[in-house]
Amino acid sequence: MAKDDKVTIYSVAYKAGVSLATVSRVMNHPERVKKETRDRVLKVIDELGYRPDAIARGLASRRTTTVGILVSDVTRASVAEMFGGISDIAIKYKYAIKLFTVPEGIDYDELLKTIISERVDGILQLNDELDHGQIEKLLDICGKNGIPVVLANVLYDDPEVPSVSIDYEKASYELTKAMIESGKKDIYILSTVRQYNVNEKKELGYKTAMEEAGLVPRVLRTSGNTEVNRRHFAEHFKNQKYDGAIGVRDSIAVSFMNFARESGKKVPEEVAVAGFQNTKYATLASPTLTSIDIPVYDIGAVSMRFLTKLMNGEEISQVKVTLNHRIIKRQSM
Amino acid sequence: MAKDDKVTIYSVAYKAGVSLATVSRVMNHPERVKKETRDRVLKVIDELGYRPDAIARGLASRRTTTVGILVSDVTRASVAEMFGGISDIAIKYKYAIKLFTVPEGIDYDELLKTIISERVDGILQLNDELDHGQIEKLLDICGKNGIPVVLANVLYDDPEVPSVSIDYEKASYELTKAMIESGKKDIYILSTVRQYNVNEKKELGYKTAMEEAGLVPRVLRTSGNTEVNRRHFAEHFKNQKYDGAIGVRDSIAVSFMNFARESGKKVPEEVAVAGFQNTKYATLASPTLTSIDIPVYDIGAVSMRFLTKLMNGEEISQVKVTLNHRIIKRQSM
DNA sequence: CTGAAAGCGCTTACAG
DNA sequence: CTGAAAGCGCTTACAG
Repeated sequence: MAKDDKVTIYSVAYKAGVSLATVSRVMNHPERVKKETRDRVLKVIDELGYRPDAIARGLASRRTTTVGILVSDVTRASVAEMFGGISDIAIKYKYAIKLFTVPEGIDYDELLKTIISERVDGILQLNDELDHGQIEKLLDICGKNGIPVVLANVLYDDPEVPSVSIDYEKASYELTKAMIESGKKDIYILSTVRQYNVNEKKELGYKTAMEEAGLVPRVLRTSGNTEVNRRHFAEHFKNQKYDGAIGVRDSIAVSFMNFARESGKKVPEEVAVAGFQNTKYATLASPTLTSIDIPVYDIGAVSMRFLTKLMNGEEISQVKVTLNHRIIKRQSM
Repeated sequence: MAKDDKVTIYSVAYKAGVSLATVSRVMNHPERVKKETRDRVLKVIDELGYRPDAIARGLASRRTTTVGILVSDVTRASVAEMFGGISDIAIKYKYAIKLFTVPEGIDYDELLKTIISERVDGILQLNDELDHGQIEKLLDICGKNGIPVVLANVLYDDPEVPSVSIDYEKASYELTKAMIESGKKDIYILSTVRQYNVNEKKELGYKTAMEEAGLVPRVLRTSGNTEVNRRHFAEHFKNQKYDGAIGVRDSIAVSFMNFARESGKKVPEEVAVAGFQNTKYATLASPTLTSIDIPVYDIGAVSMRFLTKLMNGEEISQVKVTLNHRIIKRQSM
């Protein structure tokens, strides 16, 4: 099959009777080519099924039309959905996606060098698992190499750094307030031992709401692992009063709810429970779990769109984008 | 900062007092370079923080050391975990990952052309959402371009096509048999309306086990959406006997279990329930859900490893790899 | 509007 | 063991 003998810009140029420069122009700056010529070339491109080699194009043009996605824990449920949003926009703007994970204990500096050498046009950093220093390093090296970065679902205070997220503190404040208004008083926040910025904000919003209502805030930091936190709950609440709990993640909230019910408490009558993220865990729980809906798909889509603008050098009106959250009321509160 | 003025193979060669060919050799065939020279070059590489440009290297060497991951629905929980396995092995073998999603209604032929033009060295196709014709097209175009493909968690009967999966039929057979042995008789399989190969295999294994025991197999095809299937269950089981159900996914099983309990049935005493995949849904359910553990991480890791062998032209001992599943017994059965 | 030529940053036979 | 040169498949000033 001669047709499959690798069709390059040369084959197209030859068959269309033009130079390769013209073929290139037809693809990249069609308006600079006379309509007749353009149509002829286009026809040949179509007949041959020609597609420019992305690698060669990347080398010559110094743009790879590829974005790098940096993420620590790919297995988190929210990451998958964020990918959905990112990918949909990436397709729309014809960007390819390169995935970089940051496993525990990886040589982070090496990883950054790899990313640079992979020549992505822009980077999306997902979630909050890197520490401040790591993010700084990322921003620094990308800055030096002229690679724009958007932080997606990362709380990073520097007002100059593009980020897309929601107001977790406010969300937590509102959720806590709603629980207080439903009549609960001994409300815990169930947070994680490992300190994430997001969870700190959630704790903050919770505390404010509790203090405003003259109640004592109580933070219990536990594991994300169901078996571990179950034991932890059993031990801690053996002789503690409680009539409400907010989990910083749905899975923690559900785990707590199971514990409370098995301890003979009625949910929501005796104990109200609520979570964050509005994942499928919330709808599969019984009773169903009230949760803060984080528009994860949108965070992905908006940050990717944001990044395309930065890569094109477009004007940016707002560097910090905050998307709306919603309380999804269900049976547990 | 002159240091950041883009360090290329030229800068290294110049500073080390060798030709760029030697620098290239130090990186790609160090054994062909005299130790002294090699060390000198290595030192300069280190000082300058040089990393070869992946794009240029890809163009010159005709190998991008990049694999493409093709997946339809990134938001599925199992995909995230498979990414974990893939990514860990990819890092180990120094491959970059390019992610290609196949949204509903995309021009599939165009997508394939894009993938080819992106010049990946190999492709991993995840999960079972493409139809037979689409897989064939993929294999065909990759074959013509000399790009190896491994199917991960896809059931595809052609014995020539590399794939890594588990024996879903056997798993389902065993699970059903175990439920029968626990004394249940009116056991349903809760499958999906949309027909996936995997789910067909699960139905098959279930049927065999039921028929062997002289019981009547009953397939109920429903939606993966919790709200929809709940209504469906309520309607269908209004006047049907049942004392057991196997969901083709944990989420369906949990949804059914909630339904059964709210209908006043005791789980597992009156109704046994089990699922597939052993996701977090299973451990968060109350009672906890018996489930078939699919080693999703391993499927990812093994197929990626498999692919590296194919890309290196290594001998393959086995084209179809079947990993082991396990029944994780919990409270629901 | 079009073409010839240089160049993107590497790798790899080919000589020596 | 090392270097000079061609080439990977494109893009992009520069002329005309």
